[in-house]
Amino acid sequence: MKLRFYLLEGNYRIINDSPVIQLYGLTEDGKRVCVEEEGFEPYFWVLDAEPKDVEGITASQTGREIRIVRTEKHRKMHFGKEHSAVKAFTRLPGDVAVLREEMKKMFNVLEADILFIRRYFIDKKITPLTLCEADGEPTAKAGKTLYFKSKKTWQVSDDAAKPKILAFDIETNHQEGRMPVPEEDPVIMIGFAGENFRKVITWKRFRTSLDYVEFVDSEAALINRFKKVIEEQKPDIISGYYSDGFDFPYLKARADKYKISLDIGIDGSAIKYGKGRTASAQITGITHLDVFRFITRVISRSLSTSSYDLNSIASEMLGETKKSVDFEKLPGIWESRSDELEAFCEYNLKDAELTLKLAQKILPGVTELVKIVGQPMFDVSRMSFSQLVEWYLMKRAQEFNELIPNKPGHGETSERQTRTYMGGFVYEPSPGLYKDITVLDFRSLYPSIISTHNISPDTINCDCCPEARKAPSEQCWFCQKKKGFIATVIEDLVKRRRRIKDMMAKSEDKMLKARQEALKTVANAMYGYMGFFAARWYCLPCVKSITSYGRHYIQTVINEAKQQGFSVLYADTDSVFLVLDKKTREQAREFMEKINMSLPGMMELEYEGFYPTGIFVSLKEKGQGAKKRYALINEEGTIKIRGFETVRRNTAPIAKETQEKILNIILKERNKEKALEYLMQTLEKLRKKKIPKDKVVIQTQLQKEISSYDAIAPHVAIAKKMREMGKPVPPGTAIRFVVVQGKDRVRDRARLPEEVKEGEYDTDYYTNNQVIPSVEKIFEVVGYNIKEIIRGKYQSRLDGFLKK
DNA sequence: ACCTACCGGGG
DNA sequence: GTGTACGGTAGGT
Repeated sequence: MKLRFYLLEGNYRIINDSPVIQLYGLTEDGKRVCVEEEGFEPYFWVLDAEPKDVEGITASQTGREIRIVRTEKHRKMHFGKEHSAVKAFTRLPGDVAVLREEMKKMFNVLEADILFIRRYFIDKKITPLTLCEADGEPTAKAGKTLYFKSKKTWQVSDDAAKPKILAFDIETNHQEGRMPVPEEDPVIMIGFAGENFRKVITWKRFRTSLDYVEFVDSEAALINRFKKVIEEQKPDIISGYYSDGFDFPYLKARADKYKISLDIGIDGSAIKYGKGRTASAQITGITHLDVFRFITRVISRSLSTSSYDLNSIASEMLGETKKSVDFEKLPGIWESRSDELEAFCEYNLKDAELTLKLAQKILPGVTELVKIVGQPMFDVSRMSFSQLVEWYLMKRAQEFNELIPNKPGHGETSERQTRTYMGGFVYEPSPGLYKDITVLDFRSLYPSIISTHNISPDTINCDCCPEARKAPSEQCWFCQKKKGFIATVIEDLVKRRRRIKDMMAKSEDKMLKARQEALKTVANAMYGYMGFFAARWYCLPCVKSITSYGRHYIQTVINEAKQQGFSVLYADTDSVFLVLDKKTREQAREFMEKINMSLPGMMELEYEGFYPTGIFVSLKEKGQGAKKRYALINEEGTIKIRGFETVRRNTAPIAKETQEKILNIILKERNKEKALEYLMQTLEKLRKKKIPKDKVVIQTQLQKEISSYDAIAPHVAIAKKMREMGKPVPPGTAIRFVVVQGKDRVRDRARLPEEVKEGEYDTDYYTNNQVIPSVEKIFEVVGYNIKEIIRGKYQSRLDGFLKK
């Protein structure tokens, strides 16, 4: 019989000494299914070898003999050249790595580091989230999941599943003045939000009229209830905000304390945790989508906020904010079981709801990326740009009969990192205020160069076209007879995107928008990928050629514009800013069209926009190139600012507050004089020691034992002092200090807050190292050089003093 | 100039 | 699990 299902996640297990692929999915009527398929064999490639060379090779691992079970002889392409290659099969997926290590000294071993389940998706041309069909029989197995033994599985259409999302968020208690630590502070409540479901569970009772609050008797009961809710709700996607880094690891630590297993997998398995910075929490058969992970990796660049906390992200992406509560009071409220806990339940639910809305918002984009890249959502939503590109290329390589190159070894990557090359062309603006600015830019500049000039690691310096024209100012050329692998796939991406954009003109389908965004994401990352030190398809001469063509095209536009009587204000890589003066906007458009007539292939100049006013700052930093620093106002009054970043946690509150206030005055009130005045007042208050002590306290976390520090930073010096005073300072302690006056190093001038009196702080340090750095770039954008203004003020005071 | 430690997100 | 990976900044040396 045949079974249709939407594929969500994949896995494999070993049964009777051979691997069985497991495909978790949903039937068309929404039932959970696990399709099991035998017969997919692990294999790898040996380049420039014959079957007889490799057939007898064995290795042993813990006493077991590992061997190549059979071979096939093939002709394969490797960087555009044909080779003979042996496809070597093994019994178990893990055998591949053992044989690879054994053979890599004698042979060029390829494709021996690709996870078995990912290999399956690539080879079978099965895309997660799409509708698939399996031919086989249901197997008698207990439980809520339908098990189905498949003889063959294939994809039947591009239709994507409509997965059910359940968002959750945990709240914990904490000790005064620090973040919660799982060794000591319990989880006190867990909130859920689904499409028609909301709930907050907590384990201390209080009076409330909230209908979604449910009480249990202990933290252990809370964790068990958490598991039960997931079992009842049967989500396809479980979503959290930073749940890879906080909620799941925290829950695990607390569950371990009570010896509770977080076995919420479809097959009854526990959550699997990754380690280190890229820690992730994986649930078998259910997609764990950490909204934060995807947003910071893939969409952060298109957002204007520079901090990615839930409140900032929700306010920019949803126009909503978190409920605000006072966390300082939580320990007391929790201890006393006060009715004020109700506010925390509301806070908890709101966070879960915002997470749900964000998950729903990013879902179309994630779905499209999954369909392009061809790997499961759990993986794709955690991939960096280079990984997205690489998995897409690995999927497409088989169509070209190309072998997937190996990842570079350590020596190779570190050597690659030392190589630099010239980037885009920057035409520096003269600082000032300008009127009537027209911005033209190349539509997908680098992708269209790659396609138009056939730039690809397999077409470079080919033997068949030695007389081909070389890239501008480069010594290499690209084949003119055969289209390259990367040039072809990028052309597909760009053409598909343009087709979708045409369709979008006629319809407002949300999926179309997401699809073209996803295509753009992958296409735009291709250039960076070829220059990325850890890339399989790394190609330095390719990226050098791409940027050299880029500089050539933008310079051509600049020269032409000047000849036509436009004044060129600024240009950077792919865009040109023209000041109209006596020219009209129509003339600018005509100029653009004329340029387009002369451009080859996919190259195209576009009309980006018109801005009535703009402010430009030229910022040459220590001989480096000019940085992108400007602010533009469009006809709707929207301000576009480029080139400054906000302060971090370990800066003093006074610096944070001043920056926030000044950003507000400039962006909302558009009054730079007022902003400057505000800064001056703040600096004056600093000078007169009028800033309260708690606004100059800097807080830094001690990350390890004091003894294991080599360099003694200010907070380490303070930690030592605290220890001498008999206070315990374990790793993780938040060290608070104030910098006082003196000529010594900063660390010698750091004091415990309770040691210093009000006003006993170093004005110069807080002025020059805290407040000014946090605002100077903002002022540069509107044309004020804060350091000089202050020096000028000081100078004039000095002048006045001398005159007397 | 180079090296080392820290932050981010989370309560 | 046929593994797998940050990127930028401040302060010290």
